[in-house]
Amino acid sequence: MSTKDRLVEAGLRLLESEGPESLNARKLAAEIGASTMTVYTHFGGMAGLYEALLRQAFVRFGQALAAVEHTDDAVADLLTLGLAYRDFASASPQRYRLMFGVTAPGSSIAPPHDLTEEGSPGGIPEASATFDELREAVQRALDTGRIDGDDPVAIAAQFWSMIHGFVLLEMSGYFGTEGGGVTTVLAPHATNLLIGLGDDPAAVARSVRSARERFGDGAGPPHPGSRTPDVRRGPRPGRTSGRR
Amino acid sequence: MSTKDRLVEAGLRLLESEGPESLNARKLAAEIGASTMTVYTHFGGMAGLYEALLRQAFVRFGQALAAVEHTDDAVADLLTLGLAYRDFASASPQRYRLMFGVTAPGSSIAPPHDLTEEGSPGGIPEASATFDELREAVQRALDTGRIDGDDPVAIAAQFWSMIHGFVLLEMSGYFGTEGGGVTTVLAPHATNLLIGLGDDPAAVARSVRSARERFGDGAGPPHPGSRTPDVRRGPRPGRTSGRR
DNA sequence: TTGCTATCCATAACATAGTTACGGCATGGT
DNA sequence: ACCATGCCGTAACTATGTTATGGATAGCAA
Repeated sequence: MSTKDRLVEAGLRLLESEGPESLNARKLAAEIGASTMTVYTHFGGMAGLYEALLRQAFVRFGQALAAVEHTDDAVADLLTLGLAYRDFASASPQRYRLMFGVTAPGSSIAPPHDLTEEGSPGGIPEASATFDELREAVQRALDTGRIDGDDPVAIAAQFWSMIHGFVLLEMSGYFGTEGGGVTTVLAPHATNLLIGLGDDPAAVARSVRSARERFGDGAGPPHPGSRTPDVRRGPRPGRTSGRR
Repeated sequence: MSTKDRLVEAGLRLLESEGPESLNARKLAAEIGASTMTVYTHFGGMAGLYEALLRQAFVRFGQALAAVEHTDDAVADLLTLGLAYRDFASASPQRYRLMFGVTAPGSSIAPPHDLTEEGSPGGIPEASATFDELREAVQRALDTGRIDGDDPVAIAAQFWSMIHGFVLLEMSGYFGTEGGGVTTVLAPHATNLLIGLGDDPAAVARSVRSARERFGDGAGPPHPGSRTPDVRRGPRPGRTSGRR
């Protein structure tokens, strides 16, 4: 593996294991047994390295989302995509924060380096794949008549707001540390949103069950070091079906 | 005003005007005509100063949310709260990021200083007022029979995910720079969520109109320096009422 | 072979940031 | 009068990004 790739690899690893404050030139160089100059030889500086990390993070995120299979049930696909999204963020919170600027680009606080250009949207082309995946899933749900609407982009943005807000609040610990937020908050939220978009409550419930089964019940595949003991518990959430 | 207060004041001002990278001891001290030592005399270091900034930011955020009046229409109140929330974040994006990004408990990204102790939820008591306001608004909507459910906390968390995700994506530029995201994404999302929670589509539409009128149409009161030219435009969003 | 060039890398120094050591000065209590 | 305490400044220390400079190697040409 090239020195360049080894630096990116070490960067992603260090970011997750020791936090963003450890993403400095000296520690990074030591990690691959080189001097700090390698950062400048290959990336022109820390900003270039951050951009490479960002790019690689988005590539892997895109792969994780693209791995979700398409079935007859477009809504279940959409929900499964959400679970995959949440799973990625949950497994790599620092990486997720880096990607979406809660830690970096848009403005934010973290690397004193300013990838401030535009943030991720324009700067990192790989980022758009994330939203494309979501938009297409929404389009399929529209095409199969499960939900109503004429602007898939606007609807996808609603789902994105939901999942993005959820994962950030969840990783900030606002939903407890047991990982039950999926059952308590995310699943009911998605259910309510889908009902509001015109899907049938019973059909939504079926799709939710389908998605959670496909994804190992939303706790996601076991990540080494991720503690998500039991999701099926706690009080019944907001309201998941039926009308008044 | 005490030196301590002047430092916090200058910190909040510098944060918004020049970005978080300007929040350093030397620039801060120069701002109030003192030496860097004042930071250590009054706050014990930059971490202490950050915590003071965080606390003050949450106090003002809480005040902004508490200023939303209670009316007969609990759902309109809830929506107005959301507009006030978005307005605060939109007017002070750096402050909002500081509050919810850097603050993270478990993982935290933080300025190189680590308030990592516990983060905001436990660490900053003022932070809980934010969610309380939201939870109570949801409770009133439940009490007046507008929406169904037995767990106001879970429902409030759904609204919080929605608005938190929205403002972060919006300030990252994913919804365009014209501020039209409220009409295109946030309002339809809230509408769909409320319908999913059992409210009547027509009643939701009335409450949405009411809230936007109360809040100057969701663009918020004009902030000096905030550019939100025209919100009424663009394509019709996802679907805002009716059932199939 | 010899020499030239380009690339990669290391050593060392520089600038800036947070931080600490230390001393001065004022205020207030004894 | 004397000292204790608190606030503040100067200067130095450390860590980090960055730059200057030179060496080593590979590839190519004469």
